[in-house]
Amino acid sequence: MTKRKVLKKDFFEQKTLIVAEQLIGKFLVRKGSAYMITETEAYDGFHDKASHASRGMTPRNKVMFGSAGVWYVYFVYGMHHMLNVVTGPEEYPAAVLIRAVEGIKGPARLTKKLEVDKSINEQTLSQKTGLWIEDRGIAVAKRQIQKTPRIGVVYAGPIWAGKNWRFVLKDDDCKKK
DNA sequence: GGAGTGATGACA
DNA sequence: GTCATCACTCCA
Repeated sequence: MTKRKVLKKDFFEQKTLIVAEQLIGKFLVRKGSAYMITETEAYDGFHDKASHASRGMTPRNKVMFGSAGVWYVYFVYGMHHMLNVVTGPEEYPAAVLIRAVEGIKGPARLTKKLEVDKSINEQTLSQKTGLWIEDRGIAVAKRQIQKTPRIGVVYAGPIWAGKNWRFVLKDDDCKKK
């Protein structure tokens, strides 16, 4: 039987890029349903122009400056929620955006399906919250993880847009050729 | 390719 | 108070 281990704060306190990569193949659990995470993006540090934190701390992104293992949910484009997990030490703005899970493509569809909204924002990942991440003992080989530039970050400039900070599980893509 | 949508942050 | 921006999805 596979061991099910709920990821705790210490996991998220690792470097953002590590966390983002490690999250691939883990399970996002919501109300008894589990979905394997297949796509993440890292947002790391003050200087990352693609990160909300690059403009300094604001009421919205202050969660990213907080301690790790906390959900950061925010609203964009007037209709979409985004689901992030705060990583790194306190006072350091970093988060991993969960862009997709098995069977659900697209970050906004994900949150819609899982009924994630701002009530989750600033909540700790735990069973109590009703939304957490589990390690179910699935090992994902490094070569199965594809690194690509992040999405929608052109405005951040070539330096930041060029970072391969997006992690995608290969084979997840059942897209037609 | 373009519209829609509303919270957010910058500026006054 | 106003205005521009936005880490997306849908429809054409």
